[in-house]
Formats: sequence, structure tokens, C-alpha cells
Amino acid sequence: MQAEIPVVTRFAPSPTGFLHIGGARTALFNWLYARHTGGKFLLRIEDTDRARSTPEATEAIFDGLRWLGLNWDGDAVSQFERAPRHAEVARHMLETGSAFRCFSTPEEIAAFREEAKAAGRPPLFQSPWRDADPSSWPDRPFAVRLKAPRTGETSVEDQVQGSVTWKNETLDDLILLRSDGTPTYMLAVVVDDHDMGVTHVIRGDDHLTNSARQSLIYQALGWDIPAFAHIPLIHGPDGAKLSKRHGALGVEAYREMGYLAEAMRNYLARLGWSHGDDEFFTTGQAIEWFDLPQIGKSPARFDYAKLENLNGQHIRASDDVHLLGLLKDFLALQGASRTDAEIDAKLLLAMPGLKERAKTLPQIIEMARFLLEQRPFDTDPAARKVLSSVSKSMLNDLTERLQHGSWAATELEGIVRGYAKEKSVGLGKIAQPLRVALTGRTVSPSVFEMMAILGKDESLARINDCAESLTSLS
RNA sequence: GCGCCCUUCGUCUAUCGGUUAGGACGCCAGAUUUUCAUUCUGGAAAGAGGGGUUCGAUUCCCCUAGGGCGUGCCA
Repeated sequence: MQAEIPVVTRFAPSPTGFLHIGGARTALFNWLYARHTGGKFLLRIEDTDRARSTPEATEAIFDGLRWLGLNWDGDAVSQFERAPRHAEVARHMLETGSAFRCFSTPEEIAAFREEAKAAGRPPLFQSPWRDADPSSWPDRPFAVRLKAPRTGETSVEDQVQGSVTWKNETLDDLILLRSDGTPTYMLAVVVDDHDMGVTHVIRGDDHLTNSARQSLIYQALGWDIPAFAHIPLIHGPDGAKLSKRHGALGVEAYREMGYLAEAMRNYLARLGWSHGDDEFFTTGQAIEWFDLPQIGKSPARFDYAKLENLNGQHIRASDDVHLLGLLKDFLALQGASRTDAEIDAKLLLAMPGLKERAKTLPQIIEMARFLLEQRPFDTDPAARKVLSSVSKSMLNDLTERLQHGSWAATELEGIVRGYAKEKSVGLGKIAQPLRVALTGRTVSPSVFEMMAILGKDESLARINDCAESLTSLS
């Protein structure tokens, strides 16, 4: 690592909704790059559009980032609060002649565009006020527009997209300050990025064209242009733009579906970025490996199946205590009643068997139902059928033998195996009914492990419940 | 319409001119197994099309097609 200027990245969402998956990935890339280089990761809320910005959305973005563990350095900056500074810069540009007062009304501009379009000309607005003499200025509000060069070309050296060039005639005199005196996004980003010392602008490639326009502003101001890295957007499974229909849900939706933040980071990092054949990795490894040249240029589709697989791998790789914590958080999030210490202890014991059977948190809970339910509980109708391979007397025999051994999984298994052999039936003919007796269902962790965790009294009571129900059946 | 970007198995991707085009998810088959799952083994599956450049193109260039983004007094 060279001792150059420290890297400063930023994530700059507009608070008009939740933090969606695309935004989360953009934030992740900025965060990874900052952490990789030992730089800073800043957060700026682009709330200059007062009509659409809400404090709730801002909170939702904070929550989403916090959940994902994408901690930002310093306080989040409100772009709106910096409006005076933006106006100051606009005034300065007016003075230096790199911007001009435009008195055209929105109606005039719309008419211009319509006309241009009808005539087959580019719809870029050409303000008649660009070079107007001050003596002709009318007495009404005006917008401040950048006096963009009409000839020549503008190039952006993008870290992902490479060198991209536009003819200046395809770039218009964008508005810097609206006629009500408020700054537009175009001006605000440039001023803020500059003032915040941002060295690397990593954002979605829907901003690629904007980077050319913004370069013009940087040049007009004589400021250094930051490094740009425009990452491809995430598409839905059908290749079209990611919509709410697909995965454009807020990240909290993924949290509620039981995905781990660690898995989300892994999956999102892998979407559009790669490190050889590595698919499953920790966040620490991602930080160590992440760099701009490895970012791909083509858009990726969101794939739930892969996310789920990765989530399963992270669950399996999680420490049991850590996982229990996540599980409790998840239950609390869902408003479920809190588990007590006794249940927690049992969940912890069951965790090894639980986590290899689940790909999401709710699936762990489903598998752990045998621990959360109180007897007597209902038996699944389908599960009753496997009881046909066993009789009440058999269950009683088993109970008799089971209670004399020490209550450990291996020992219990030995006893049941011995009994099956004695009866000349497969282990399944005995173990499956036991499973149903213990859980009321046909799918669960190992019956012997469950018995060990449930304890002797509870296990035997459940088997007895079952035996009794057999009597009433036959 | 104009501008810009993209295009390797169904999906995410590796390959930095020479490979039987590799891995992962998913799928199929099999093994292990008390259910489910895990794990393991094997399999099917790709360079959009057409031109060049080159001894040799997935890789470099051009065209076409398809897709995406932009073209706001939104961000």
C-alpha cells in the first residue's frame, strides 16, 4: 500500500424510500473499498428534493446499513443543510462566467423540447439567455445554468467502465440552481464530494452520463475530479430492471426472511465482483481482497437460490452461541415471545443438528419446534401413518429399556438399534415412529439427539402420550 | 430519436492470444443415512451472429442483433 492520499468513499442515497438491494450493494462496495484501503467511508443523505424526502426513509436507510454492518465514518451529512454553500458556489460561477442566468420558464422549455423532438433534433434545451446581455434580463426569478462547452469532448476515466467519451454538444447546460434558489443534485454532489474530500465516487452506472456533466462542473470550478467507478446495476431474474416485483425490496425484508447480514454481504459482493473462484467468504476476506479492477462491467441478475445457498453455508459456519443470538434477535423482530434461559440452553445444545438442516433462520425455528412445543401436542395427520409400523406394547418395551441406560444420544441409539435387530425390522421402522412420538411430525433432527436434549422425563412422557393415542386408535 | 454502456453454461463468474473453456448456484443420477438436511461422487449445460487482425481468437478491431442506462428547475 502506497502512502498516497487516503481514500475517501461515500454512499449518497436519496431518502425517498427504503434501502433497496441495489443501494445496499453500492454502499457495500464503497465500504469494502474504504476498509480495504484503510480510508474513510462517508454517508451523505441527498435530501434536496424536499417533496420526496422523508425522515422515515432516512431512518430506514440508517437501519439497513446498520443491519448490514456497513458502519460509516463520522456523522451522516444532510445535503439539504448545505444549500447555502451550494448557492454560494453557484454565485461564484455566475461571477466567473462559467454559469449564466436563465429566465426561460418551464413551459417554454417544454415547448422547446417538443418542437425539437418533432423536428428530429436532440431535445437538449438551448437557452436563449446563455449569452444575453444583462440589460435584457427581465425582472423575474431565474435558474442558474452551467455554461457548458458547446464544442470539443469530455472524457471520464472510469475505474470500471474504462475511458468513456462524449461530444460536448450532447451535454446540455444543466441547471445548477433552481429558480427558487435551491441547488440541484448535479451541483450539490459536486460541491459536497469536493468539500467532503471524496476521492472515489463508486455508484451505479445509471450515473455514468452524470459523471460527464459533473466533470464539466469540476472543470468550471477548477477542482480536482475524483476517481469514478460506475458499477453495473442489478437486474431482476428476468433481466429487466430490478423492480419491487423482484428483489428491489428493502434490505429489512431480507432480514425478515431470515437471511444473515454476513451472507448478504457475501452474496452482494459476489454480484459483479469476483476474486478468482472464491464463492463463499467472510467479510474479512472480502475486505482483504476487494479492489476496483475486479469489478465486472455487465449487469448481474438477482438470484434467490444462490443467496439461500450462501445463507445456509454461513449458518453452518456460524458459531453456535452467535447463531443463538441471531435467532433470538430474529424472534424478537417478529414479535415472538422471548425464549427463557432453559430453552436457550437447549437450543444451544441442539444447534449443531439444527443449523445443518436450515438455510434460513425461520427454517431453524421450524426444526427447533420439538423444543418449543409443550406436550401434549397434535400429531401431523401424515405423521400418524408411520405409527402403523409400531404397537403400543413395542413403545412400552422401548420405554422400559430406554430408562435404564444413561441418557446419552449414542447410548440411546444403541438401545434402539438393538431392539430393532431383536424384532428383525429396519431401524427406520422404529426410529420414525419415535420421531413422530417426539415431535408430531416426520421431519426433525436426529431422534437420539432430540431425546438427549429433551431429557429423560420429557422424552418418555412424549412416547407415552403416543402409546396412549395408539390404544385409542386400535 | 440521440448518446453511452453491456453480451462466456438457466444464473453468478474465471480466463488478462495457445486451456479437454475452470468454479459456484440450480438441475439430473448415485453413495452415505433413523426422517429431513448435511457431506461425498458423477453427469448434462456456455463464448449472441457476421466480418476482419493473427500461425492461432472467448480474449484485439468493426458491423449487426439483443439488453440496459441516460436524455428533468428528480436524485
